[in-house]
Amino acid sequence: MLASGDRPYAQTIQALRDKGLRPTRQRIALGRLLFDGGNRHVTAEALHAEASKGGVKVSLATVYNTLHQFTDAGLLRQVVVDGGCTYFDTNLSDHHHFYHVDDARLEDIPGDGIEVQGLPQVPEGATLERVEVIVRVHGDRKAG
Amino acid sequence: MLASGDRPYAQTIQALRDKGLRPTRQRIALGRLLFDGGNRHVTAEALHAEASKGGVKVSLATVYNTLHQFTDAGLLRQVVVDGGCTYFDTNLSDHHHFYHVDDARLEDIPGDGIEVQGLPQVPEGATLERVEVIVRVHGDRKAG
DNA sequence: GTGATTGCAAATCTTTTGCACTAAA
DNA sequence: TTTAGTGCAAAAGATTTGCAATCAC
Repeated sequence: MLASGDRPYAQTIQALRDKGLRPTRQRIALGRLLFDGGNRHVTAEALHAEASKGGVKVSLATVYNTLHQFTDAGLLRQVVVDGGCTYFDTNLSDHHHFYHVDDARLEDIPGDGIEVQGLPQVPEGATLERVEVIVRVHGDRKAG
Repeated sequence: MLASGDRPYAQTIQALRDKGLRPTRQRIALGRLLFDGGNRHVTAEALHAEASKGGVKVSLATVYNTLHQFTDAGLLRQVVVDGGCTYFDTNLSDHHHFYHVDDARLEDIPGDGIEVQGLPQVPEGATLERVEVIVRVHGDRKAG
């Protein structure tokens, strides 16, 4: 984990350094938004809005850059469920997702009980990278 | 199926009419490209290129419109595997996909042997729409 | 200081849209 | 004719890039 409540910056800064990322004001702030608290699924747009709302001055371009740097550094995972916008997931463990079509929201499928049976061999010459299961659902949790 | 080799237009035209789509030159041509022959996965860009190469004059905007109309009519299915471009699949049966990351190519997983075990209940108030399994692979079939 | 990082605005890419023109019924 | 469909070019939305200004070391 990057940081927890009581040691505000120290852990975040260390985690960034460990990944070879210079701990700038922007990276620290975004890192804390992303990694303090539970697992999150964010878009660049949403994280930028959240940062702005929280008084963090950071440009959208930097949010994009930072999300990709974090992804390259192995701090985030990219999830594709919806053409037209990219989601970043702070949960790096092997897991799958519900995708709420109506509100374009991504949710971790709890537990790792999912198992895909009957997978054929990957095509010749190809190497398995990852199996993604996306359970598309509609209608909100607060019913509608 | 929309059309097969020997009755060039008749079946395509009929299929379009059945779906309430006026059988225009463009729709017929795109329909034949899509549905004559086996299952296909196309992007708007790629289908437009293919049409142009084949001497069919059709604008990219019309290709987009047509793909969506075909999808709404239940002749195509949309598949999301890659932000930044939309794939349309002519295979309407219940099936899943290999996604070749390196060449951004989609491939049907043959057979319907895949089964997802251990799916949790969908969140309260939500309704299951579809379970998508995407097997991401890299390295081409012709190895490399 | 020096090089990495940021911000801005412009560029890019995919997709959609408005509207005059064309074609199907 | 009458209405749906098409093409073009412009608009829109997400993301990226170039470059001067700024910050971490």
